[in-house]
Amino acid sequence: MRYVMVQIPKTPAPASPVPRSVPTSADVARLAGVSRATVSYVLNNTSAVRISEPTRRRVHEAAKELGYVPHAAARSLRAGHSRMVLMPAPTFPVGPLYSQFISELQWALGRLEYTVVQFGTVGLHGAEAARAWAELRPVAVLVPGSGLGPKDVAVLKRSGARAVVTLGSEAVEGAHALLMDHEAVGLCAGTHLYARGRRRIGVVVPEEPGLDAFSMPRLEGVRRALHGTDATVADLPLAYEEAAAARLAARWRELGLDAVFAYNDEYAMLLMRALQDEGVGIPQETAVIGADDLMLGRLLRPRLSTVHIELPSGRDLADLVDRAVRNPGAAPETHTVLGASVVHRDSS
Amino acid sequence: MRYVMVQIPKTPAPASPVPRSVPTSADVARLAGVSRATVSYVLNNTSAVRISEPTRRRVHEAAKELGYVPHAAARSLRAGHSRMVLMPAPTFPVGPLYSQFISELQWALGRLEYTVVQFGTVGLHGAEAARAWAELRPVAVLVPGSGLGPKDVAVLKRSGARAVVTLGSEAVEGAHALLMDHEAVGLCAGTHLYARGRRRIGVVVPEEPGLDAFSMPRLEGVRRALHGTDATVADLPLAYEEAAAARLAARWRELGLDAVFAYNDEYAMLLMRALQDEGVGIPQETAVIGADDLMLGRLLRPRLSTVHIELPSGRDLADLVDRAVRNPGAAPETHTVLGASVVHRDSS
DNA sequence: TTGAAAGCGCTACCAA
DNA sequence: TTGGTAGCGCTTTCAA
Repeated sequence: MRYVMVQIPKTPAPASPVPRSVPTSADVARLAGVSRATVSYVLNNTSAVRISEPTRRRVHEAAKELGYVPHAAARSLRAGHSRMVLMPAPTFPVGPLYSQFISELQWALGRLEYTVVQFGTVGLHGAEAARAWAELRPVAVLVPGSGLGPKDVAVLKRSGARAVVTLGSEAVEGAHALLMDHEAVGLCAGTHLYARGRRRIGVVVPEEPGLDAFSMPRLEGVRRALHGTDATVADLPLAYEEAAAARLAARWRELGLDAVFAYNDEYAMLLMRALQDEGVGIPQETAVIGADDLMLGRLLRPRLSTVHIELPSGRDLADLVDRAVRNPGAAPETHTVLGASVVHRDSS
Repeated sequence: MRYVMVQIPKTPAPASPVPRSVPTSADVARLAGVSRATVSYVLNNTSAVRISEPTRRRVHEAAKELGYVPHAAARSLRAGHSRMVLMPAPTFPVGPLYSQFISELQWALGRLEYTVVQFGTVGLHGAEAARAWAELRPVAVLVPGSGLGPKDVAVLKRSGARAVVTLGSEAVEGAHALLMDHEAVGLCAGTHLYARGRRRIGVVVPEEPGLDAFSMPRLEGVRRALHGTDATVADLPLAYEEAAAARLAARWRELGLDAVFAYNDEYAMLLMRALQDEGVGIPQETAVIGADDLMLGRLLRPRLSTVHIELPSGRDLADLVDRAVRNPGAAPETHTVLGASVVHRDSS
């Protein structure tokens, strides 16, 4: 059954009141009996100019009476710059880790008087997206994931962005980079499993689109951890669905794996449950480890081992942005900002 | 141990190239040897005007060579309106349900040529926030949750917003409303538990801030479901932490409850695990039901009963916005858009 | 202490 | 088919 919107009987149509046009500073000036300049001085508390108290009052009252709100576009057009920091809005469900990171970042940038805007970039890719962002003339652009080329960075900079920061696996020419070394996550997991005596290691790779930027490096990290050893690595594509997990579990024994690193705790739980239903002993028969250290994993039985990931603090990133904005001539900085460490529990 | 940003040795400073100023349409005109008007005609494909093919080419080439990108603020200032739909960025971790809803909405609005912008509203509340949004002169504003008063709606409208839509528990005067009737969720859960013979029912209420807008109505719904029956309702504040759940479970028997509705599946899992560790039989001794129908719940043992929630489709909401924008004089619509139905599994 | 006016980048009207 | 130009709302210099 599809659920559809059902209109509820409404109160008698208020026949929308006179759609007055939007008040401008000129309207305020007129009402207060002063010039637009004075209005601007008063409302912006311009310190270089002294306005008499009675005038101030009249202006404030007029503004309030009209419900005057300044026009940000006009202001930044005049000023020649804005304090908008633009990020693309995430296009896929994002975990609590990242959510909190964004919140913290917004807060920290807010304290520095920046305004964070997440721009809904839907079908746009690469150049198209960069152009759309550039039209807004943000003072800085923050781009998680890959998908931004040096060319795109150039477009953004040419259109006035004083800082472009990427958060991803690799640096992009011309942009500051926060290297989230997801390989390190895989490396941790692989090393841990090897140390626990496991030699045939599976790596779950989500089939959901948009996650490649994270899953591929994690897989690669496991490969690197085991390179040159007697252990083998098998990648296991898996959709985030019960049935898919059941199918994978059904052929588990023929895969002959003795351990699996599951991209993150959610996929780990999905697979672990399917394996348990199949009678596979965990950790005896197969060790399982996830990533992201979600609450979830602590609640499973056996408790899920995981790779704890430490994202950069929102404050640090905000400071980087601010520094870059203040000194746009400086060479791009590259930081490694992802701390990965194994939290060993009972599943491995 | 705190993880800190570590700077990596960078390639020799490229001594940032000449920071040319941002090219404008005048620059393009100059380079192409035409007027600014012609540039505008060409780049916007103005149909009311025919421009010769050679001229078009020259303009396009000039634009490309300069890396010209139009200035959105200037354009919308001139046009007197924009197609920006503004939403406040969520300030707390948001589940997959809501994430997907946002994505779908962005996509649907994108198809209608709107641009969705999530505005990082950090410490701002009510009037302040409304003012900050109004400065951007969005054509429509979408506000999840409560916290917007009729006064704020008026501010937004006076500053040109042709549609204000709230997604919350109750309608706000002057704004279109999508009533997400969270009481219905509690109602479902309460009715279900009662029908299963439970009479002393606990309701988990998250202690995390920001969730009240959802949790209170859900609690109220349970109350309503059981009003006039012989059943009792107890609210159980709970922080999303293992220890808090353990404490609650430790005094479970003295609470004497035979069922619990846990706000959502995550809190349900947290509590259920703690109860199981405490030796409380589920569902025999205590029935548990969650909400949101997350994948998670299907993986628990016993499988978690839940209240499935159907959010409005992004398309429907996008259509509502579009309708409202095209006809701002119309009376605000009020829709009920939250379908709630019990998914009965093994925990209740 | 206040006002007049220029100009940010763009589009659209009117003339050529 | 193209160009000149006014003006969107705002801030800021210069004069009064």
